[in-house]
Amino acid sequence: MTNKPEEPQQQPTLYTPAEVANFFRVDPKTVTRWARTGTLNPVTLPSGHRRYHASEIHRLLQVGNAPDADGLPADDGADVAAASNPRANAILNAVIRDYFDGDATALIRAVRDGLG
Amino acid sequence: MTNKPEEPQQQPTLYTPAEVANFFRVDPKTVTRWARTGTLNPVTLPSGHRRYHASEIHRLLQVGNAPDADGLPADDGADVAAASNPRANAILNAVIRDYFDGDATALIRAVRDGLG
DNA sequence: GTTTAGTCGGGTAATTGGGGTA
DNA sequence: CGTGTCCCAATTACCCGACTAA
Repeated sequence: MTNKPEEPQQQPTLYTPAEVANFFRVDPKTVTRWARTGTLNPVTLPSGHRRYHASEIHRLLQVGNAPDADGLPADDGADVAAASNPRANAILNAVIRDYFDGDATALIRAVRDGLG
Repeated sequence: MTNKPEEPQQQPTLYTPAEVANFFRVDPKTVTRWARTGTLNPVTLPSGHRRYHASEIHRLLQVGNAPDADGLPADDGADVAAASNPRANAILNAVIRDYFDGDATALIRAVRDGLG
């Protein structure tokens, strides 16, 4: 039995079509269509199945989420506070994930409205 | 499906335009106008279609003296905003106090810089 | 080798966005 | 000024059967 998924995630993370479809709230077929039309450049397995680069997915999610973004550093809200304090990263990331549906911009709005 | 790696299964829980329109009892076109005028800040798909953040929608429904739109998911795990969630608010305050010298604007800047 | 869920592939109906108008 | 409606073009969702991945 080799169904013991280890998780030393040091390789570039790859997403399955279902996972990508979940991120964008679309049908897995739509993700496949994006790959065939060149919108996405996934890794194609010898069988024809596809695996999508996490960095590419996160980059597309950001573009739609931050219209006022001048740059586009390929990264989601993971290490938002890493630049300031590495220890705050885990806490802040957990807050965003558990209380704001992973939407960092929602955290910004909440802090503004509720605390400042 | 035997087992799934303990990935950060953060589901941004996005809504389709039709779903949002149903929540507010308006025409889907109106939802689109809200997005174009800046009232809503949705995720834009590569095609131009939009998906709306559940947290943002729920927040507007609350603020605007929401009629309990039938079919509105009860928002089990993920909560809306710290302003309306004491637990998230407490965590946020702790993060701000311990990692940002009590300066909420520093947290805002950190999150914004991380986003791009 | 067997099972189970996922992902191909196409085809067709439904939804969406944009413009213009009531 | 905001909303609802009609148009069209483009995109997406759901249907099927067959194959692959774990």
